[in-house]
Amino acid sequence: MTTIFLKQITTFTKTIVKMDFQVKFDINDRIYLRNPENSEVGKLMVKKAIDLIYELGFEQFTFKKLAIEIHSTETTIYRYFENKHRLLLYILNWYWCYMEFLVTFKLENVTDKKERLKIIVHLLTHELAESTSKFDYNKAFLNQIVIAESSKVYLVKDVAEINRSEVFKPYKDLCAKIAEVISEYNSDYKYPRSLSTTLIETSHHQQYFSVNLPKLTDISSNKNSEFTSQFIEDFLFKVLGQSGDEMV
Amino acid sequence: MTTIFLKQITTFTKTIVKMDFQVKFDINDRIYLRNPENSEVGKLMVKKAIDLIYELGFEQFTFKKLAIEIHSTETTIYRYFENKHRLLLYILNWYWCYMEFLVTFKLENVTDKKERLKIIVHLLTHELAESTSKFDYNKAFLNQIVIAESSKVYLVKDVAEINRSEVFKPYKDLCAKIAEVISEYNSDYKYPRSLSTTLIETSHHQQYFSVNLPKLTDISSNKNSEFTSQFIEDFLFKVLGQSGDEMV
DNA sequence: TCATTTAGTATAGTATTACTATCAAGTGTA
DNA sequence: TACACTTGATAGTAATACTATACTAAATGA
Repeated sequence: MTTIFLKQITTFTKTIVKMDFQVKFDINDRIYLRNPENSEVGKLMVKKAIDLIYELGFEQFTFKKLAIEIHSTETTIYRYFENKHRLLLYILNWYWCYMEFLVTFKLENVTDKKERLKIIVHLLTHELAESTSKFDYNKAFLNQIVIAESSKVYLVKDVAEINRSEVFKPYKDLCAKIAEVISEYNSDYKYPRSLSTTLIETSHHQQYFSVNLPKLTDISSNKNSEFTSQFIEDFLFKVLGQSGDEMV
Repeated sequence: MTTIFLKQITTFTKTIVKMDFQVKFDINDRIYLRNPENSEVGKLMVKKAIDLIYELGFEQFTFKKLAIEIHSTETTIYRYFENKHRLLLYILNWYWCYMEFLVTFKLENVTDKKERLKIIVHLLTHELAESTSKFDYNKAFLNQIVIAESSKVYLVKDVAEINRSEVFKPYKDLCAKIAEVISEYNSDYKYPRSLSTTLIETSHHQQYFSVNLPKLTDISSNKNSEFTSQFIEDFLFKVLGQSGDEMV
């Protein structure tokens, strides 16, 4: 069980929503050897892993460096996670679950189908709200990890074997959730899932490119998340039609 | 200088074109320490690297394994490439240059603006034609490497430093070339470069997902390159408008 | 033609990575 | 009190990602 502390002020869609409560969700127990949520070292391990992967990049990140950071040993970390790939997968599972929760939460009571899609685009292209809890993960870092490292969990030779343990389920669920909102908007559209993953993946690499390889984008200013958001929204409504439930 | 041997029969767009000639292009000399094209070991090194990276995946690929494969030593390989990341970059530079050449070549004398875009989508979503030359790279393997490993050359912490040596120029050029054809088709479209990279990247991961994580797509049959091609084409012409030079 | 540079090979060695094994100490609980 | 369970300390291994040195053969060039 993972606890999310939500304490944020959202000024999105002209309403101000203040949240301050807890949510819990499960993470597939085949990702870890021992649940990091059940101990202090475990929780510290994941939190500091996010800081270190952000700082060093996944390739330079090692269990040795993490052990030093949390004043523990490699042995202890290996008791929780088989290897660093699994730890990254754990972090991303947390993110995918959290994102699916946020989508569900933010769409609550929003009936306008276009608005529902806009909310999703906004969530995918803007940073997660920082929580005030000291025990929570650094959302700005988590966001950068999702953008720069997430493809490394599935672009591996043994993806088939890894996939068998259902560790990509939260990504698939998020994809299905967004696909559902797409189909609600335009039930004739033939590729809701592919469009869903395209939205997710494109929001990652357009953000990455606009910062690191701007010539691969059309960014002009330095407001890259606004840029990505506009690009994605523009193509989404051109693909699905400007007004809901009818083909163009 | 790199030599391409083209020997292929294309049945695309109802015409049969038979090609059998050579093309050469330069690869940025800051990628390598010594030009692999200038020696037999060098050429064998790159060719076998493609085979090995395909077979093992980039993470499991090492210079030691490559040395054994080409009956040479690690030392020799290190004289050509600083590290395996640079070797992958060399292979991808070759691919990006080749793809830009293919785009230019296949668009020659095609005036219909929609047809021009369709040709690009076809090139991005279908396997490269295999050449008959024994000395040439294995195109099927190269294709899989581009799909599964290409993002690993830019999703690294030191991307800024790597970018300074202009090693991503062929990717940027390919992006600019496609962006040009997009703008020709619809001069009002605001994001030609972002759409261009989205086409390239999306064609990679939709192909990857349709084979390895099909739930993230809408694939039904097993003809995944046809599927990706249809999805991308549908997407592209909805974004740019069904008929050229007018906004929908 | 002889001297010099260049390319490839052989061998050796280092620091780090990615683990595994063993055992002792502390803590919680039945 | 005894046992399970977790963590830590220490040690060790095979592989990785290199670097250094020195020798040989071939090409170049004055």
